Amino acid sequence: MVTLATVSKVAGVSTATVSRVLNQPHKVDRNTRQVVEKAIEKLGYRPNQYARGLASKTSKTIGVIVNRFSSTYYGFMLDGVEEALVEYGYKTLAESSRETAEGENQALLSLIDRQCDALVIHTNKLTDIELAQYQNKARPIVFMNRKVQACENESIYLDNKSAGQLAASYLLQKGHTSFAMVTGPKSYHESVSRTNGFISTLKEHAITIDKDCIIESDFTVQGGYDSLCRLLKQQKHFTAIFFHNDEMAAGAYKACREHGIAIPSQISILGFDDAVIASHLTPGLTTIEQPLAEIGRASGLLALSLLKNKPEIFQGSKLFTATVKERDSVKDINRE
Amino acid sequence: MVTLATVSKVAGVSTATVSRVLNQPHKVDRNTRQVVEKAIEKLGYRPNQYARGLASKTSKTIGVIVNRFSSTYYGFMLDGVEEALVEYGYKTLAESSRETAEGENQALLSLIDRQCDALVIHTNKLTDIELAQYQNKARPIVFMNRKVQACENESIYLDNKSAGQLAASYLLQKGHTSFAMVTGPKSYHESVSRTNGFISTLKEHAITIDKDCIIESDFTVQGGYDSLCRLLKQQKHFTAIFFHNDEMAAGAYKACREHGIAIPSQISILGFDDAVIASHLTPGLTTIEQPLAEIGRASGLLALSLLKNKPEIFQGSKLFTATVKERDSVKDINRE
DNA sequence: GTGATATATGTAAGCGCTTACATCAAGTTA
DNA sequence: TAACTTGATGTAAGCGCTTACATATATCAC
Repeated sequence: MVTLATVSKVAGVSTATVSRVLNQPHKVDRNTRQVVEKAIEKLGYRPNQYARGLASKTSKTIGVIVNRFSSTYYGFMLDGVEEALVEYGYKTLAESSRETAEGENQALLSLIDRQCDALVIHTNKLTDIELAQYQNKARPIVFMNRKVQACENESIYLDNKSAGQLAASYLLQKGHTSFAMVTGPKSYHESVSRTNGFISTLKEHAITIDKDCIIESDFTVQGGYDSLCRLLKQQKHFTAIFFHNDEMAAGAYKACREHGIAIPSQISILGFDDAVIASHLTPGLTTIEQPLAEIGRASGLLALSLLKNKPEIFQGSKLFTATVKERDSVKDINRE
Repeated sequence: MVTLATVSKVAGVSTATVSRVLNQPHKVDRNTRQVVEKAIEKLGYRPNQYARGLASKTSKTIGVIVNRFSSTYYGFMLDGVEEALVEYGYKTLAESSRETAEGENQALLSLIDRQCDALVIHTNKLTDIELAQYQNKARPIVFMNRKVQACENESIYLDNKSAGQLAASYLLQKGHTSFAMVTGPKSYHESVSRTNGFISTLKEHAITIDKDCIIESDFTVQGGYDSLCRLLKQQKHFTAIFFHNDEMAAGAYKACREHGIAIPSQISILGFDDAVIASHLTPGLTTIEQPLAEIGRASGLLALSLLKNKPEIFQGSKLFTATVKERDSVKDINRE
C-alpha cells in the first residue's frame, strides 16, 4: 500500500512536507513541490480519507437526508446539492430516512458519526424542537425545503403561503369563483401554509371555500383519486380544484376519466411541484412550479458558507418563490 | 468530546474492553458488559467512524455510483441497494457521475479513497476493459444492470435479449406483423441486446424489419418525439413501434397527438422500464417492466456476499427477467 | 497439587495522516 | 558583526480507535 511515508521516502523528504504539498502547497518550495508531485504521480498515491479525517477532524463531506431516492422530488434536490458541493471539492453522503421518524433520527446520528462537516436535511417527521437540538456551531445543519422555528437562518424553503396565494390568484384570473382544494397532510408545514395562502387570497376577493371542499390527503396518486371521488359524491359546486402536489392531481385525472368528467371543460385542475409526470398527463397539467434543484443548490451552498464561515459563498435569498407552469388543465372561463 | 477512553474511565475498564463490547460482545463478561453499556448510554458515546475505519481498515460502507439522482430509474435501484445494506448494518455512500466518463472515473476513485468496503456501480461510459482494471479482491465491485466481460460473476443485469424477444412475442401475439423500433444509443449494451432479441424473434416468424424502421435515439423524451416524426416522414408501413424506454415512448405520444394519430387504433406503442410516467400517459403505456428495485437489492446483496465471502447472503440469480406490464397502448389486431 | 485449558481483561503498538514546534540556512538591519 | 527576520523543512506527538499479545484467574482431569 502506498502511503504518505512511501511518497516521502521516494521523494526524499519528510512526511510533513508531503502533507504540505497536499494541503498548503504555497508553504513548500517550488522545486521540492515538483519532486513530491512527481513521486505522487509515479506511485499513484491517493490519500486515505479516514486517516485524514481523523487527524484533521474534518471530512470534506456533507451529509444529506431525503425521504427516499425513488422520487424525482428528492432527486432534483439531491442533484442540486451535489452540484453545489462538487464545485467546492466537497462530497455528498446521501442517506434516506425511508419516511419514518426513526429513520430520520438514525440517519442524522449516522451522518454525524461519519464526521460530516455539515448536514443538509429534508425531514417531515421530526419536530422543530427535536431538530433544533441537533443544531450545533461546530456542525451546521441546513434544513432543506423546510422552515424550522429558531433555526430560520439555516432554513431554505419555498414561500408556501405566497405559492398558495399564487394558486388562488391564477384561478381567479381565469374566471373561477368556486373552488375545492386537496391538501397534503396537516402535519406538514407546507400544507398549512399553502392552505392559508390560498384561502386568504380568496377572502380578499370575498370568496369563501366550503369546509367540505377542503380535503386533507397524503400526497399520493391514490390519495388524489380518493379525494376526487369524495368531492364528487358530495355534489357541492366548484369549477376548479387546487391539489397540493402533482401526484394527487394525477390521481384525480384517473377519477375524472372513470367518471366521464372532462378536464378542463367540466372541471379545472391545478397541481403543485411541476413533477415529471405533469407534462405527460393529458391534458397537460397546469401546476405551481417550485425550483427544487435551486433549493437543493442553495442548501448546499448555505451549508458550505456556514461551515467555512464565509458568507460570500451563499449570497442569495433563503426564501424561494413559486411560479405558474401553464399547461391545459385550467379552463379560462372569461373566454366563453 | 466523549471518546472510548472517556467511557473506559467511567466504566473502570480498559479501552480494549470497551472496544470489545462494541465489536465482539461475546468476548466480554456479562457483568462487565453491562457496566460498559451503562457508561456508554450515560455519556451518550458514539464511536468515531473515521478512527474505526483507520484502525480496522473497514468502513462498513458501500459506495454506489449512478448517473444522476433526478431520475426514478436510478432512484429505484438506489432504494433497492440501500434496503439490502441496511439489513446488514452497512451504509450507502451514493455519488453521481453526471453521465460523463470523467465523472465515472472520479466517482470510482473518490469512493475508493473513502475506504468503501465494496462498490456497486452503474456505468455507461467506461469500457469493460477499463472497469475490469478496477476489480480487486480486497474491494469487490458489483456492476449494477450491466454485464461486464471478464467480470460476469460481479454483474447483475436484466436479460435484455430475452426482454427484446418478449417485446416481439407480445406484439406478434397481438396480431402485429409490421414493426418499427426506436433504440437507445448503440454504445449501450442494453440497446444492442434488446435489438437483437427483438429481431431474432421476428426472424423466427419469418418477419424482417426494414432498416429504415430502426432508429437509434438517446433515451430522452425529445429523442422519442424526433424519432417518431422521422418514421412518419418516411411513409413506411408498420402498425407497432417498440421503444427502448418509456421516456422516448412518451415523446412519441406527443408527436402522435400533434399529427392527429390515435394510439392504439392507428399505431401501437410498446415501451420499456415501466417508468412512473407510463401509467400516467393516455392511453396507459403498455411496457416491458424491469425490476429495478430488485436489481438494486440483488446488487447490494452480491456486494455484501463477496465482501464477507459468504455466498449464502446472495443466493438468487444474477440475471433478471423482464415482464410485460399491459395497459392500453397496444391494439389487439386479432379482435377486429 | 500439577499442568493444561479456557475465559476475561489489560497493555501497547499501530492505522495514515496533520500540525505545533523546533531547527536551520539565508537574508536583513543598524 | 551581532541580532533578528523570514522561509523551508523536519521531528514527533497525537487524532480515536482495533487487536495481537501478555497476563491473570478460574476450571478441570488426573
